[in-house]
Amino acid sequence: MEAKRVLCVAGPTACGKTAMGVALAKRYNGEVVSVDSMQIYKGMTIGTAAPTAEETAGIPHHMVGVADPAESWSAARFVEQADRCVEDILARGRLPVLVGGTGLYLEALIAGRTFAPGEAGGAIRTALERELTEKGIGPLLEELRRVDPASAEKLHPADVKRILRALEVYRETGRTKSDHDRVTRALPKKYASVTIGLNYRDRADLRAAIDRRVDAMMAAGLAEEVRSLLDAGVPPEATAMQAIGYKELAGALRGERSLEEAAEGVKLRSRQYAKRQLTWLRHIPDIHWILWEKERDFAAALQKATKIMTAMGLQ
RNA sequence: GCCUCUGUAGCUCAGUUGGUAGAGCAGCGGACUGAAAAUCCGCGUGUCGUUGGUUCAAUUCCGACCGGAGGCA
Repeated sequence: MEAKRVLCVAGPTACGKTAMGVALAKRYNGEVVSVDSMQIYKGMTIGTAAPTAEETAGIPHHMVGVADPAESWSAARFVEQADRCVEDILARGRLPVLVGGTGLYLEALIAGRTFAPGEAGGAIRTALERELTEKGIGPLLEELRRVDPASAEKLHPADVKRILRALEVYRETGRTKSDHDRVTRALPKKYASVTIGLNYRDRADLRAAIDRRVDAMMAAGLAEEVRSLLDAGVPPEATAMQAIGYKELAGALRGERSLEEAAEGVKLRSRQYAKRQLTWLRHIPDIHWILWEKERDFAAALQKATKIMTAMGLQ
């Protein structure tokens, strides 16, 4: 049986993934599945640079604006729903084009990974969080050393979030997280993927592109977008409000800083984010990079992408 | 013009009673399996303003000069 094929367009923020995804979907009879942890939330179009009607140019887009921002999603929930989209696109004989910058989501989706049980707000995680405030990380780390020494060994003692998660998996299932990870890692990938990575050759040009984009977001009314989310009752501590651009603007709306300072903060956090995205993408095997010079030459990039597709047996 | 303070990493600043220096932020690198635009870890990148003098040795002490801030005129 022939492997199910998907095309991925990855890269750090502000590198033109949306436009490239649409162009390739047009050319290869595809539909776009956004792989972005924040574009899933409704009403966050400006700050997440979610594709506009004009940008999608008639190409169906999935997993954009599908979640209530007051409700916190997770990687597992994303993969579950996104995978249904991918299967559906394939069933209709079209090519899924996975476009996005959230490395974990992309990897998990392609791998067909299942996450171990447990969730934010769940009884066990809540209990663990209470134990953390009451007793500190020491006893919890001790417990992890006892029940799952492999995880304890691997995690840095300061990595509280992952220590709690490893304990959660054990308490929830009676199996260790390291065991779960070992098994899922050994599973064959669910989809055969071709990945195109977009980036600037020079880091300074990436930074300039990020700065321009943030200025454009501010001009487009990012502050009003954030205000209306807060007015609609989205709690400031919701996952959606942790998105870059939203937490900074929320602070400005509370009067903690000026809009100009907030915009500077958004630029700073965005380039730090872009750096982390690159760290993630560098470890993907067989990613085909297309690098922009200072000025983007979209036609040339599309031509390169087409060549890559042909070489990979897609036409 | 005179006086005082000041000049150390990309930025803000410590410090060396004389043995060529270190924090925070920025930056760079890494990790990442139900918060991932989150979270965590590692790395100091330097003509110590310039130039003379004293000294075995000066970023440190002394002089001059240059730049900055303030004060007196």
